[in-house]
Amino acid sequence: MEKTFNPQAIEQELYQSWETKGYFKPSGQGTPYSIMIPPPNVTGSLHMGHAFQDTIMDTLTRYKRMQGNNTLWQVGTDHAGIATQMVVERKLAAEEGKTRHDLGRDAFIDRIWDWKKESGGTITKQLRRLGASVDWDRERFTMDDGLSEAVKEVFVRLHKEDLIYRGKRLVNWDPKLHTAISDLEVENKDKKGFMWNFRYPLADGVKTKDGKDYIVVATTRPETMLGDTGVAVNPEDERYIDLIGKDIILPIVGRRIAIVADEHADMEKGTGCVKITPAHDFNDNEVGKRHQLDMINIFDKDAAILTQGETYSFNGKEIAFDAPIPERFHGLDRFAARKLVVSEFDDLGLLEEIEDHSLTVPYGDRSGVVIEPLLTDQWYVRTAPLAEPAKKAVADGEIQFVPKQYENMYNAWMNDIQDWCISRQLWWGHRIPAWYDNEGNVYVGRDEAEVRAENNLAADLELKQDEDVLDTWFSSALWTFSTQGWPENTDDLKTFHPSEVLVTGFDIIFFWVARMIMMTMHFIKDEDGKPQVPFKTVYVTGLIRDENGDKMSKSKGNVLDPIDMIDGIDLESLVTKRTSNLMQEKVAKKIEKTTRKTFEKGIEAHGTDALRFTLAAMASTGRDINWDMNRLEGYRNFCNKLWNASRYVLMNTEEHDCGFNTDGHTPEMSFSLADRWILGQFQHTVKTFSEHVDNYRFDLAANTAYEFTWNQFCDWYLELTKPVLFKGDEAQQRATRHTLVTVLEGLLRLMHPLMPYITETIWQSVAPLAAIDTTKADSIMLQAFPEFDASKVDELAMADLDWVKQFIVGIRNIRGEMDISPNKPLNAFIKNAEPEDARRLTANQQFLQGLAKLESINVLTASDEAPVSATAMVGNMEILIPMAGLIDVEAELARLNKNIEKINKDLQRVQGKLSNDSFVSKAPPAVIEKEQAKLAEMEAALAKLAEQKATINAL
RNA sequence: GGGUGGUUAGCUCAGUUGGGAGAGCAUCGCCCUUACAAGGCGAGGGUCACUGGUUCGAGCCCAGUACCACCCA
Repeated sequence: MEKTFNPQAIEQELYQSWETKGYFKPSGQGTPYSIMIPPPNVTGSLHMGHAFQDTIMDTLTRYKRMQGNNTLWQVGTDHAGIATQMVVERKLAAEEGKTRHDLGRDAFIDRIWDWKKESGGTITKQLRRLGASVDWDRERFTMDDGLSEAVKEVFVRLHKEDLIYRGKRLVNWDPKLHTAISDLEVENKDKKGFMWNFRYPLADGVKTKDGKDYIVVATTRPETMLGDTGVAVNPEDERYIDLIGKDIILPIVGRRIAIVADEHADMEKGTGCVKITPAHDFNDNEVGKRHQLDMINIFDKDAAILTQGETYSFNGKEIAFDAPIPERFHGLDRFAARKLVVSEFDDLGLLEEIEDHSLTVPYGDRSGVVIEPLLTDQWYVRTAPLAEPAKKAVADGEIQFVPKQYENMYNAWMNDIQDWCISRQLWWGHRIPAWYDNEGNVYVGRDEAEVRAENNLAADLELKQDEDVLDTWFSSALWTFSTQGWPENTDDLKTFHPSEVLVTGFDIIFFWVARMIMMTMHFIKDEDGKPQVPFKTVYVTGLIRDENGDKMSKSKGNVLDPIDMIDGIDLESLVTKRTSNLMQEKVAKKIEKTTRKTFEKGIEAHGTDALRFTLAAMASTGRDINWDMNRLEGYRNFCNKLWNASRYVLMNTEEHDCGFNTDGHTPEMSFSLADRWILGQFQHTVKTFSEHVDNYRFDLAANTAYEFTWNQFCDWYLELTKPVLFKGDEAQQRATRHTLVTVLEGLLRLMHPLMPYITETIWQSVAPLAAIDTTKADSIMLQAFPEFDASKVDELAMADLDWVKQFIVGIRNIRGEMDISPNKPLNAFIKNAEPEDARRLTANQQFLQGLAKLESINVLTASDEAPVSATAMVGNMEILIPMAGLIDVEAELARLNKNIEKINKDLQRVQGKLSNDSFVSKAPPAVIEKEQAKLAEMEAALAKLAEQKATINAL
């Protein structure tokens, strides 16, 4: 073995061997256990969040596989409609100067498939680097034939059940991408802006109570006034009560509009009068419906002003009335139109005031432009009926959120769920299975032939398929069952559905988790007709942020690539990577500067296992996880520690008799205290570790493994084997070798789910020593996960070794604080040894002398005169190290005083407690006894320390 | 405006039904000891955000305040 752990040398080869041998496939035996991967974008690349979640999924999968389950981790990708289309459009523009319209729909889609072929491998390669034990033969893609079939089937069935409908409604329109987006894809940002107060002249000579011939409306969007069809006042507002039902002449366009009474108008806010633009504001749209106000659309698809308003009645039916827009506005962008409207109001003397105002502005999360509410024809899923069973499943505990608090988030959203706009004006995605005749009638079916047959349409009737595609999340919502072959009732579906746990970030609980629950429960039923949940547990991870707690994003230039954590990257490459494809030169400069500062020497290679262990160790219940390179480094060191500990074990066991090759006779073995102790300690570790994994506390599981490996196995046990291996007899050596191999082999299996590569590599050398038959299963990943065995816990050995540790630490303490070299052998005297101490002393001479580097240990009888010494205590027993020539008086006095002070502080607190009557009368007896015992112990210790101090003082 | 989460050592974070404040990293001292200097041994470091309450006893339970983050309108 190399002296230092070198992950690069082992990882990829190992993965390939696992994969080609088919070890990731379900075994076909045992209780099924399945996890469906949240499909990443097919043309995307892995970020830290993926690495985090994939680590957890792989850990669970490997853990369950080793426990004998029939384990499937289903892998696949989604087509990421808008994101992918945008990438290809940009590429097309950059390389050929063309738009998708230049190519046409079919040719453009071919280009996307080309791009998918070219870049689609990135993410799967990265998954492999992480060690993901997914069954690649079952890889699925949301746009492949089977899943497209499922999408179509779901659409048609939902439509038949009246759960999908088409309607002209106000949607979030992205004027840059020219598509509707769902409200979840809208990012609301707080902005500073203005509130414009306009005078709207009253018609027919009507005057307000205070004698004005106008009322004042306030707006943050002046340009929409071109489409106003009403003004609302509160029905209880005394100021305007007489004006209800009267009209206003809308300036600039000269249209006559009505004043209506509506609760929406807030008397406290502004003037209490609100202009109503039902075609361009969600609230106004509601008001418009209540008062049957017409709607006038004034924007085209680019959110520029039309030449003529498009007019609709309140219920979305087209109606013909004239809604002219002055020519000077034609084709103006909404923001230019805003300026012009304001200046015209000013010129007309109708601009009353401009106030500063902070407002929330909706932005498209993909395009970054301001979203425009626009009247368009879209397809919707009627969510209310679907939400009921989905809510119930969570309320009844059929689906559990971990951590539990996310249930609130889910419930809050589900209780106020809106219909889901599923159509997108894109080319990349599942084309909506709906056809139109020239009369505008719409027919939904699996294909055109079915549509004709079902509706008795003449063969020569012209039909055109809907141009739009479905929201990517629509297909993702079917993921758990569409990947298993639905709508066929396949064996896979029966075996692996419902899946066990969904591992995902809280940011997509609404986008995906809730919708998946709704869709799955609607379509997948048990044999007795009971709806099946898609998964029993939703494990919600935190979001990985950068070292300053900022969200990682390309535009901030603080993104970390998990592969760079594994392989390392030099500073120049990192800077290039972070600053390429940025819109602004200025931003690039800034990113370069901070990158150079944060990663002065680039990033070192740490290996997959260290990365995985770090991610697991950070997986606590919090919502944010700040990435910390120092921790990654710490866990790389941990890998190295494990590596070297194994090296020590192998050096001392290979080519030796380890007591395993029994062939009939039992070789003589006499196990040391340390052997018995570490075996018990390991059992505890197995128990705790498994409990933590079962409870999805990967941070605690990782800590447990770390603590045992480093602080018990390496720091104590390996050191304790040295005296035996160097000086013990054959039976003792054999027993210790046996224990070394046993514990290491078990430890490797324990940690394999977290750190697959290093454990497999070492295990390959250790397994033969432990006489494990590897002919059937030549990989650690197919071995059994360690199980807790109470019979291997020797409580006396645990207590005895604890005593040994205290003894050794006592001596080390004196050395440390007195600056005595660890190499200098010391003579120790023992005072006040009780029979139990005496037994332990005799039994463990070798350990004590070896690890505390003692030349001699002499037990003093009561009559013996003790030399002037530095003292350490184990219970009531005192360990004395003679000071002569080693320790100066002042130093030992200082040390004693420090100890006395420390104990005194504790003592006072305990005394206070015990002298408090209400404590003694009300606290449980066990607690009181504990306190009393503590008090006695401290008093005894203090007495001895005082005695020591007196002795030294007397010099 | 409504809601959720957070505030514990210099940094990143654990802290189970309320009963002696923990880890890793960083810092300081000693050591190249025959697995490991990516190491060993030892040490220092905390008003558990603040105020009040419940309790014999509060980092933990309750109420309020401040600040930070996120979600929703």
